[in-house]
Amino acid sequence: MILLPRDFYDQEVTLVARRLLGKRLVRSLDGMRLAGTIVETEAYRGEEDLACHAKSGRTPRNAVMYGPAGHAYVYFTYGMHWCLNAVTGAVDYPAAVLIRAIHPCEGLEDIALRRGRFPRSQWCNGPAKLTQALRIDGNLNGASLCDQHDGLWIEEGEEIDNQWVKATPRVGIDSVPEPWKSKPWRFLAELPEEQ
DNA sequence: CGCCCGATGTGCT
DNA sequence: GCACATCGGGCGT
Repeated sequence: MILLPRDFYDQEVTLVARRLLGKRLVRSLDGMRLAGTIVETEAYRGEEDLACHAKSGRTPRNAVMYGPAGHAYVYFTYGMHWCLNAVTGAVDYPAAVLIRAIHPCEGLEDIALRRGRFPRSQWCNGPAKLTQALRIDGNLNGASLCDQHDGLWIEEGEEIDNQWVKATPRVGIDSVPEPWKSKPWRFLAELPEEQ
């Protein structure tokens, strides 16, 4: 098991988003591991990116994005959903990668307590679905992803070749103006076994 | 299948 | 007030 070092996150956010594909997101609690392989991400980059939560400057909500790389930015939305991001880049430059989907592979019995009523393919195929599956909420906002202290981290995984990776515009930002609306900053791993 | 819409709380205008 | 980096149920095709 190799934890991703802080250096990994201290790079341009779209590069981090691409390189997170294939890595293993791990949640540890109650002596149990819940984990899955990251297969979909999105990059949000700076105050100039009008789809980014930092578009209007620093606020209490988005403050973690302005902090050091390798921490979790966890936010609440639509009155009921939590979403997980990994902060990237330099201090005072707000950027983060939204983790949009994983393939769950550890702790399936516990994940099924919350997701078992749906088909397995739908357990973690959305940003709020995977946080529900892995029991991630606002208590983890600001957690360090580079050690095991906070019960949430990311480990090395399989390298995913470019032939399996697609880049598309980000989703759920229809009201955002161009050019931000069309930036190809969503990265998907379309692995052979799922076709 | 696809589209539509209600749920539900918070942050910011 | 209102918009929101969403989800899941319902209904029509």
